[in-house]
Amino acid sequence: MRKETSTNALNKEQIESMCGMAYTISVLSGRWKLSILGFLLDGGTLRYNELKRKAAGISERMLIAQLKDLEADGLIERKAHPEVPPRVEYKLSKKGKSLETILNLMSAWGEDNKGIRP
Amino acid sequence: MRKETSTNALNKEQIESMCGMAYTISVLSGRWKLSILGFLLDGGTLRYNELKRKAAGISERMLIAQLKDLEADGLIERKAHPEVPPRVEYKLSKKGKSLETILNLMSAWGEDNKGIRP
DNA sequence: TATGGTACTGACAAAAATGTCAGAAATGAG
DNA sequence: CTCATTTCTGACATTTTTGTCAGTACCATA
Repeated sequence: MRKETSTNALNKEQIESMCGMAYTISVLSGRWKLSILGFLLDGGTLRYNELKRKAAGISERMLIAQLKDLEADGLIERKAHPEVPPRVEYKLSKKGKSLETILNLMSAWGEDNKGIRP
Repeated sequence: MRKETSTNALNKEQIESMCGMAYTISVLSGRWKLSILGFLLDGGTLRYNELKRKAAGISERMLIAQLKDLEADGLIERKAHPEVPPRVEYKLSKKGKSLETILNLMSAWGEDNKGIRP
């Protein structure tokens, strides 16, 4: 008798559990996305220029691209004010804010583990 | 009077909070790493071939590479038995297991949010 | 008319991640 | 001797991600 049924069930569970994971990853992957989310988490509403200053080192092209991605995925909200010179503000959406716990845990885990030699 | 001090303090806090994050990201980034961790989380100890079967779609070169990365980062442990044909077993280290909560939360967040239109 | 600030865009190039495929070492089975 | 099995390795190509850099549109201001 093989334990195939239970094993398969386990596999399926693993794979499906990873599917939610896959979405999370797809939404968060990108060199600057977590930083951007972090800035908005602490900073509230920020203009494009403020984000650019905070994310020192990022190229403008990438900053825009990642902001667009985050907006398309519903994690942040963009509001353009019809003024000259332009003013565009970004802030976390409700969905974006719901990542707070995870981001904090990831940050804490990193702090706890980054120094340790394996 | 500018509120520069408090703003700077905030920025510093944000950046440092992201540094732990940066480590976490560096350790988890890689298309298959989270899947591998998931398999080992549920499967306990697995041989190379079992992982290969579970992670259907991954190329052997990548599987090896990511296993090496995970081992180098101390998240998994590799044990090679001196037999022929070879038998190599992988399992989570303590450090690897300590990611369980985060992985579960990420998975759950994905499940909760993947269907929602932004 | 010229200048300056803000939020972008587009073409091109470099770098990083991943895939493909062929093969290697070791040894027991036939 | 030949073959099969298992766990990898290395050369090379392709895909994906990121960087560089020049330029645009708008209008208030000088």
